[in-house]
Amino acid sequence: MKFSVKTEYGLRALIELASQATRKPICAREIASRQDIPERFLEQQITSLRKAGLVNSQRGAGGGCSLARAPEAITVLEVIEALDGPVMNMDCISQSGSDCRQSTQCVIQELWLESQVQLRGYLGSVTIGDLASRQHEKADRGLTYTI
Amino acid sequence: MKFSVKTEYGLRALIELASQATRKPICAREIASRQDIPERFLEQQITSLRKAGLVNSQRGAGGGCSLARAPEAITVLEVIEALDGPVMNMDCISQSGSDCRQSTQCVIQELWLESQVQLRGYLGSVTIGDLASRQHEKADRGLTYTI
DNA sequence: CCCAAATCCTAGATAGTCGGTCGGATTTGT
DNA sequence: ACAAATCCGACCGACTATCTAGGATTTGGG
Repeated sequence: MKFSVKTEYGLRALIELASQATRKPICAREIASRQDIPERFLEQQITSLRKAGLVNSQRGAGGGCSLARAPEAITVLEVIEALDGPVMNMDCISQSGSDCRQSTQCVIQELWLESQVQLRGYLGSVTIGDLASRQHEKADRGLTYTI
Repeated sequence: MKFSVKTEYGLRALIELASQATRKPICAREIASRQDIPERFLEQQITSLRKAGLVNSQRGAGGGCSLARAPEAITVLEVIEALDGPVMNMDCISQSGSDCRQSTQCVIQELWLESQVQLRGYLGSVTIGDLASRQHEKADRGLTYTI
């Protein structure tokens, strides 16, 4: 019961993109080196994010990727589901045959379902924009303290 | 991002125990056959539940296991953590060395932490008693319809 | 006192997933 | 033409999840 590093890498990459003032695309190599993420691995996650419509990517020299929407319009939930598949998917057991009504399995399915609703509700309410601004606050405060 | 079958089996076993009118212990074999769960596997989960203090077990002939507390006093969260370890544990990355303040990792840690709080909050609010009574309602309704 | 029934403990076996690497094909600006 | 970048798919080692198995230990009943 934990999130994968794929999603962590993906989120960090998107935060990096959101923090970028310029709207020019940044290449995977640069994000990877700045965030200290294995380059070829991050490449794959970026491809997944593109297929999910969260980033645009430009091939060839001078290419790279950029956010497909405003950071405030990309939720953490979308990122997770793009990289890890459905949050808490339950391949429901009671297909066709078994009578669900008197089975304890069904009650537990409902429990999982409600857990999913709770978690997705929260994750869907946080955006990349939120994360980026939180991180900036942190960085600023860190600066103030240390100077 | 999903729960294991260990926890599903554990929950079903506990619901079975809670549904039992008599307070006499039931053996793992019987629970397993009634719930259609691999017997030797369920045995192991019951042992874990005992170590977590959720069930009592009696060895020897005529032995078995029974709930250690009232069904309303056992939360789903406890069961999950007994069988699967901490829900969404994050072995925090920023131990000692790295400066957390300006790292995006820290923002994400906080995101995971808040997700954990949300999920644990819900799971801690549902008890075995709740699940057992929900299941009975289902069974009763099913009966009414089919008769 | 012995036996059968039950839990307990430990060690696998097997299959799948996760994190990561790699070779190379393709696109594209200079 | 060349270098920089994405894209595609295969592969790999390590780990985990599910389940099986052997046997030690406890315990009530005849």
